[in-house]
Amino acid sequence: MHDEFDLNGFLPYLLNRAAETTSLAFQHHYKGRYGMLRTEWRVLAHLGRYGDMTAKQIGQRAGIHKTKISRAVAALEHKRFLTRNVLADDRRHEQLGLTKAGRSAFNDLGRVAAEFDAKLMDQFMPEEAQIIKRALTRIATL
Amino acid sequence: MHDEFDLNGFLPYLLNRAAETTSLAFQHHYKGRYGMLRTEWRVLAHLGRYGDMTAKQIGQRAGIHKTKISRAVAALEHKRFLTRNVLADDRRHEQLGLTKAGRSAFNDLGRVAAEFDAKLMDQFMPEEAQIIKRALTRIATL
DNA sequence: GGATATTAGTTGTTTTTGTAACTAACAACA
DNA sequence: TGTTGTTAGTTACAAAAACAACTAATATCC
Repeated sequence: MHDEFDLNGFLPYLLNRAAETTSLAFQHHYKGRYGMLRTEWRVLAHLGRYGDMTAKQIGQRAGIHKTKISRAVAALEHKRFLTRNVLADDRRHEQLGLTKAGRSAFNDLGRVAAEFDAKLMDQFMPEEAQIIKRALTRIATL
Repeated sequence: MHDEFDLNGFLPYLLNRAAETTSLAFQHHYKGRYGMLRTEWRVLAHLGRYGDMTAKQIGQRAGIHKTKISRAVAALEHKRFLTRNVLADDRRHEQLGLTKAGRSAFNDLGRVAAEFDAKLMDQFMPEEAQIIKRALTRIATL
């Protein structure tokens, strides 16, 4: 009947809806418990998992604009979750690292996030789960 | 080595990145050619594909908050892409419908969107493609 | 060495979103 | 019929994001 375009089958739309649903469901953990914004949580998670690095590096890895990173870093610093360390060989770079409190927040939220993820993925078969995450990673890095 | 939480495997993060990548790639069509915002494009696509309906109905279908819909409808009306029609039996409801120009924009963008989607999905096997879209639909309606 | 260009990161301004309070129309029911 | 409650949609204000202009440090090249 209809050969018209159907928004409900449009990948960007489906991705946005799924992203929004899951993000909203998860945000209360970092927002409610630590007063963090999404970018702050991401910066924390990067430093926690991948080790100390500069703002630039986080931005490249996560695909976040430098102004967002800059503000997230300032907020995390203010919360005493990270410290900055200007590098001697090039004083434009600053190495960012988690404090004790930052690491503790990362461990806490990381545990909750892992559970949250497991619960979400539980509704799919293992092979499906693999296909889904691989596909998303592929699409994200187009 | 690491049993720590890995952001790069976290579904909400992957979904957000994939959503952002595809949305950015597609937005120049409705933004560049018609000066629309994402919500406007979605409202247009709903009315074009599913027929005339009220703002409330669009919001429920698309999971968009009523204030966003209200603003998108005002913008589309200002662009002469839709008209409002207050219903006689309950004057709180207004039926929204596309104008000639609105339908033409929908046809145009719908064609481009279908091509865009096909190209994106082309990198996956048909069975994979089905799994992916089904999964996204499921996740979005949790 | 000094002018010019790049780079990392910040700050200011404008858009867009989110949230809450509001208006207008209708419903329910004493 | 009139008081109270609910619903569709709008508006006002606050939070966040996008974009552009900026500062400070370093690199390049004459």
